Amino acid sequence: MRDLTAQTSAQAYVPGVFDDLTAGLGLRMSFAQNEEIYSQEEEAEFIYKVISGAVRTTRLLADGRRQIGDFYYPGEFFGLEPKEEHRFSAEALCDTVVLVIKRSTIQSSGSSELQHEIWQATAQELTRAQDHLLLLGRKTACEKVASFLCNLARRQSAEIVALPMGRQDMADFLGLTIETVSRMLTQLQKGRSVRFVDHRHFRIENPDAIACMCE
Amino acid sequence: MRDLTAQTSAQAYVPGVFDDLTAGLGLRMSFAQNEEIYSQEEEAEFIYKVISGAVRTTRLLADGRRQIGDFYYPGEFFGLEPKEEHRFSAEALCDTVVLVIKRSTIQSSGSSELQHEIWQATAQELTRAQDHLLLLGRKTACEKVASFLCNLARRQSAEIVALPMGRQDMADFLGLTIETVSRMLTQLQKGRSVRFVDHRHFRIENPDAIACMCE
DNA sequence: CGATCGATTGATTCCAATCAACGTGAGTGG
DNA sequence: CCACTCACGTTGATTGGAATCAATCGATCG
Repeated sequence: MRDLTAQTSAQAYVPGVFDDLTAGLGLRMSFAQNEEIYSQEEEAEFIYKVISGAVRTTRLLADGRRQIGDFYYPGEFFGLEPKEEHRFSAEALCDTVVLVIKRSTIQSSGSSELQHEIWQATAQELTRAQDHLLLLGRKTACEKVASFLCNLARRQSAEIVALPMGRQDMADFLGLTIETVSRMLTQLQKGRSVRFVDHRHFRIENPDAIACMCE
Repeated sequence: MRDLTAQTSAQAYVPGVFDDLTAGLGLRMSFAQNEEIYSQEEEAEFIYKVISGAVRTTRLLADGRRQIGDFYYPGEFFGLEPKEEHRFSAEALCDTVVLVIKRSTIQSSGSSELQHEIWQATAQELTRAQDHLLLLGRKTACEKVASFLCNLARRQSAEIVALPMGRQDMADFLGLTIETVSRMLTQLQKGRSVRFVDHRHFRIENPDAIACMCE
């Protein structure tokens, strides 16, 4: 990870961006697309919050197989793990600004509200991981892709949903190959469940059909 | 879940069983093999700790496909989820005694140590879920089974390792079928990596071979 | 002794991976 | 402006690993 001491200017509190308890704490850091925020097996000294952009956490096997743990969007915490070391690395999906908070700061801040917020975020993370387990272990390729689109749509609650990641990232999140992801996307389109306006934007045409594939 | 008020006698503190902060808190409850401790979608009002026996958390899809989230052994917490409702149900793997603690008790106990212990347990749980994601998403059937045996062995650190669950439970944890689990077990035995003394007990013959399959 | 349940083994099928070709759009430079 | 490259995505043909279907084995129990 980059040297934190190198940046000192970005601590300013931006009013209105967040209503929360992290205001004024930690450092803001910018990362270019695909830049590493922290690495697998690095000591988990900080916790992180997305300010703008998006983040993926990834884990590699020795032979290059890759699993994406989750994607994080503005306002969400990541890097929440018990002391020790990180099991996943984190990378910027696109140009991204992140708030970096030292763990010891949280302890010493004495804010039990903040501690509670972080516990909530950890438990929330666990819930998402559990949904992900079911998806990876027991869903078919088509159900995986449908569930993924459905989740994105739910989080964004917009008519046209943006896909912030490429096909390889989707594949590595879903435990599939890019080819299979691509095939399932065209299959869902032929079934009139979704429609892509371009490679990175879609709308859900038939919410019932999608919902039924997500269970 | 069963009525908590039905049991009042089992609160006694057993010295020496745990060195921890939960002593004297909550109720002890017994569950028979396969009995449900809480159900999917039940409100998450309590947290739980295994005293003796073992527990599995499971989630079902509408058509009966099942995913096991994790197995829990004595001393471990489970049912740690952000308020809302449980995403998985919990069942006793065998005859089991569980300590049940009301969430509100923890808040009001004011013990920040206990709160910290629970946060630790939640984060620990998350770490395990993340390992599980990699296993489900990117490992082969053989690697899955090997990793599973390896983890069990690591947790028990005994020469002869006990499998507290049947093949169906292993399969539903690993995202496989019982037949495939069985085939991989014989394959590992033929490769002299492990040896089964009976269906529920094995020893690791070649730790290097196993470790290399677990990454 | 049959009955039953869990585990193993065998034969076959099928879904997703792999290997390969092609399409498309953005950026580059002549 | 066009030709070229390059990254990314889609589509097609074939393979392969795990699922499915089916039979058998072994242990426990009435």
